[in-house]
Amino acid sequence: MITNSRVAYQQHDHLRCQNAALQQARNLCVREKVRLTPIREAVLCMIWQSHRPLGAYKLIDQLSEESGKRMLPPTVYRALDFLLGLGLIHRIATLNAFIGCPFPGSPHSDVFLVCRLCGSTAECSVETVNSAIVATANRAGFEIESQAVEVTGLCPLCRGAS
Amino acid sequence: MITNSRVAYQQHDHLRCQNAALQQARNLCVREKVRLTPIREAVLCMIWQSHRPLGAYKLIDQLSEESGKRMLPPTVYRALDFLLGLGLIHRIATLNAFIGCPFPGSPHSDVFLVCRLCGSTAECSVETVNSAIVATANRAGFEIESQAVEVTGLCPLCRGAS
DNA sequence: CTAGTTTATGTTATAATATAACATTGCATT
DNA sequence: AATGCAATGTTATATTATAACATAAACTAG
Repeated sequence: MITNSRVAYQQHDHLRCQNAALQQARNLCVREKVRLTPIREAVLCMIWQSHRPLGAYKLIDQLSEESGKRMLPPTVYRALDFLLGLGLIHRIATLNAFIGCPFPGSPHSDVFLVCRLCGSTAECSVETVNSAIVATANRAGFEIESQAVEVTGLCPLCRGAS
Repeated sequence: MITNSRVAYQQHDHLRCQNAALQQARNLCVREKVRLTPIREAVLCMIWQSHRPLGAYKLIDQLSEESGKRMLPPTVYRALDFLLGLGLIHRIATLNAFIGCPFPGSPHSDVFLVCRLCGSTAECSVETVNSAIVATANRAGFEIESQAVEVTGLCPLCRGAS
């Protein structure tokens, strides 16, 4: 299993998460020969401001505030589509929100553990879950193209607090 | 494994699905001492018109047409909330749409196999998937409250056709 | 059976999320 | 500089969902 659950649910030096993500993104864009433009980089950075999924309109508001000029939905959604396409971020369907991928570039399909209280979300690439899903699909004759596994509940911290 | 994938992805007498669902709903409502009002029943029936998840606004339009009077969003969303609460329908987050539950009343958390082409969606209650997710959550110290496992791809029929 | 209570529905308005369509700009190579 | 393509700007609107308050229907106790 690959996961960032230790980091996501503990106190940590988040600047390192942000910087690592940004550096990985730059490398990936070079490798893929695509452009990490200022807008795209700003969107990625803002999404990485925490381990909580961020809604598109919160993103728009924060970017507008930070840059001093009004960002409009299409601009931001285009950047999001770009980042999604490269696997640098994921969309959390149950929240209509976006979160940075801690291990981009490697093909993986994931379990997201979304805390209902604090919002912090860990990503886990788990072989047992994936193989069980693949087996299920196979038995139904179903060909998998993509999947969303989103678990909502309480993270270790919020669980302790309540 | 419990699943309706054989039925959902084959030709079948769908009236039987619809009638069975309706009868189960009536029984459940009696047992739970809640009211399956005309609106709620109409919404459930319409959702069961096929094995394809139905969006709230399609539902509104169809109900309006069928009943001859304009149904408004709150009316329909309230019926949907009621049915969701009883587990008679599920919400497919990746589609913002609703589908009937083929085995309501029994506690289960499911894998949905959503065909990208025809929309037909099967529900599978799979012990291996669930236990793998539970184990993953446990390792992260995460307490599960609910989960959404939505797999998108090609159903057996659409796979054959393409 | 009726007054009071709860549950359900009606109604108006608006919030929140996302995309279509077309214009303009900027960069990359000739 | 001329061209072509990728990215962004701009306007408008589609789609999904909920808040807030008014009315009506159904149940419950006396």
